[in-house]
Parts: sequence; C-alpha cells; structure tokens
Amino acid sequence: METLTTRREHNKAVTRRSLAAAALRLAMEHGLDGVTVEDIADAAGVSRRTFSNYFTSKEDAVLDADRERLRALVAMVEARPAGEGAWQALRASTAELYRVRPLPDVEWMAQLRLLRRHPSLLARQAGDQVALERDLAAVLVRREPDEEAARLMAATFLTTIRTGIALWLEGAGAQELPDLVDRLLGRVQVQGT
Amino acid sequence: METLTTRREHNKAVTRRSLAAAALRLAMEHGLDGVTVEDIADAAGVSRRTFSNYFTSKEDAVLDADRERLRALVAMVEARPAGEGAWQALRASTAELYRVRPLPDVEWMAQLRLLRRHPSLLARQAGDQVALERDLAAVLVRREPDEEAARLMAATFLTTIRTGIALWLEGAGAQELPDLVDRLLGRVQVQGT
DNA sequence: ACAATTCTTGCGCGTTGTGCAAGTTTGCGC
DNA sequence: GCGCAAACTTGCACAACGCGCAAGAATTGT
Repeated sequence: METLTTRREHNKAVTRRSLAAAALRLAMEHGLDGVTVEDIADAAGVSRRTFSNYFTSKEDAVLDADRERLRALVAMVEARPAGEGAWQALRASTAELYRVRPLPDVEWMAQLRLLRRHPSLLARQAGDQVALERDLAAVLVRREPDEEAARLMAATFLTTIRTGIALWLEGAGAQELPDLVDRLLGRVQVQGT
Repeated sequence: METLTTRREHNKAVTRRSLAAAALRLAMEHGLDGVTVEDIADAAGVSRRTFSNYFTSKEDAVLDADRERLRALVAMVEARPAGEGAWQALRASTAELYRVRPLPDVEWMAQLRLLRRHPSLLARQAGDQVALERDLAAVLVRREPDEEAARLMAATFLTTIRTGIALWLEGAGAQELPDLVDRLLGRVQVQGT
C-alpha cells in the first residue's frame, strides 16, 4: 500500500517539501543571512549537493511555497466558468484562493515580514512573477483573445496582488488582506479588445 | 580649470561610468556568464575589490544605465505642470523620455535581448523596480493624494512599461517601442480617490 | 532476479561578496 | 606651500555558492 503516485516521485516531493520547510523555518529563525545552504540541507537530512538538485539558491527554496500558491491560482483561473470575463475571473479566483487556502496567520506574517525586508528575496520574488506572467497570460487568452491585452492583464494583475501584500505589511494590519487586495483589484481596469 | 564639481566626485563618477560601460559591453560581447567581475574591473582599469565598492554584482553594473534612466523619468514626472492628473503626467513623461533620450538603437536592442534571456537580470531588474515604486509613489502623491492609489498607480505604471518592452522584444519589432508603450498605457486605468 | 533508469553524494574548482588593514589620493585650513 | 584629516583604492583572506563529474545507492520495469 504505497502512495498513489510512484515511489520515486513521492520521495522527491517529500525531500523537496522538507527542504522548503527547513529553509523557511531557519530563515525566519535566524534571518536569511544567518542561514547557509548547508544548514538547510542538514535540517532536511540531505547533502548540500542534493539541495542544489532541487533549488538553485536559498531564496529559491524559501519562496517555493509562494510559487506553488500562485500556480494554484493560475489553475483556479483556468477552471472558472467559461462565460466569465478575464478580469472578473482573476478577481474571483483570488477571493477563492483566500477561501480555500487561508494564510496560516502567524507563520506567514513572519515570513512576509522577512520577505519584505530582504532585497534579494524581493528581487527573486519579482523575477518569479515575470516567469509566471507567461503562464497566466496563456490561460487568460481564452477569455481575452487579444494577446497583447492578455499579457498586460496578467502583468497588471500580479503586480496589484504584490502591491496589496506590500501595503498590508506596511500598514498596521488593521484590515484583512483579502479585502485590501480585492479593493485594489476593483480600482484597476485593463481595457480588453 | 577643473570640472564643475569637486575632483573626488568627478573621479568617482568617471570610474562608475567606466565600470558600467565595461560591464555592458563585455556582457553583450561574451554573454553575462562569459564575463567575470574581474574582467570588468580590468577593462575599467581598477581592481576587483574596487568594483565591489561601486556595485554589488555584475547584474547591478549592467543595469546601471537602466536605473539611471528610470530615475530621470521620475524627475520628469515631478517636473510636469501642477494641474496635470497623475496618470496623464506619467504618460506624458514617458513620451518625453523617449523624445529627450532616444534609445541608441542597435546597442540597446542588443542589451535588451540580453536582458530578456538571462533570468538573473530579469530578476534584478524587477527587484530594482520594486525599490523605485516607493520613490515614484512619493512623487505621485502630489497629484493623487490617496496614498494607496498612488502606490498602486506607480506599480501598475512600471509594470506596464516593462510589459511593453517585453512584448516589443518578442515581437518582430515591427512597431516602434514608444508607440507600443503608449498604447498599453492608454489601455490601463487606475481609479483615483 | 537482473539490467536500466534515476537520484544521491562527495569532491573539486572557479567565482562571488565582504571585512580588514595598509597604502594612496584629495580636500581644506593655516 | 604644508600638513593633517577624510575619502578612496587595493590586496589579502575567508566563508559561501553553483555546478560539473563520476561513483554508489535506490527504484523501476521486465
């Protein structure tokens, strides 16, 4: 009675998660600069070299959960009802994401405050988003046939999310993140075809 | 008969420019990975250690001109007529930037194709933009008092520019960049107060 | 059970960023 | 012009990083 997938994939997924979790935990504990790749590898019970087989840097590992979350969001957008407009689908998916996968408050708060501080993480995160833009735009094309508009929409949308998070982190945290993000999304308009 | 500024500042400016220029030239010539910091330092006639006094990485040096350009744009936005609306000021400044400082076609084209390829440059560039968002938002506040809106506008604007450049690079280059960017800017709308 | 594929690991190497301390240049008041 | 203080450059050393390579271990399919 193994897992549903093959054993290899399962093992890989486990070590990947271990590494990402260890990276996040240690970075929150000692600060990003207070942790070496070797520390993370040790905590996950693998060698430094193996770490490099999964991630290219510690920033990469720390942000793994973030990326996974965004990939889930793209999938949600794809699964929205066919008739829905592009921007509406994005907005609805965002709300859905916060419903289906709420942020584990305390831990995430700490992670994000960490993110916000360290420039190399900000840079990496922004870089990741650029890569995601293509995927998101590809999904959007079904709802917004003009490729140029789809691309612009994807970029604008992701940036709006990022801005929402930034504002939320800076503010006293008086308002709920989902509400803030949704309000921002309501303020932006990208003209379609 | 020295320069207008003090000698020290002048010398610093010279070596900085030398380093940035050398970085750009060598990166275009041999690819980003085909160049070491030492190569760049040698080409500029300084030591590797001195390079680090000016830039933290070669990506940093390569993108120096880009950043300077964006800083000029922020200054232009600040200098626009007082009555002008925020988004209108941004749009006008962009057009002005392309008029006042046209892109040295061939060289820039090559640089941007280089940028687009290399992930670490994309990441760095995106990270720089995040840092610029604050400055731009601060300038915008005069025209858009709602800080949240100003911030969102700054982020959206910079992303639109980036998207325009990305599309331009990918396309056959049939259309002029300024026109493309201006069209994109026309498609986006960020609701003020 | 055996061979092929895939993953892990240790080793080595070139590169990077940075603190430190000595040397050099520039600025400024006398 | 003189000399001192501040600022800048340089070489050195070191921990850390990313990655190619090849040998060993685990997993797979037959």
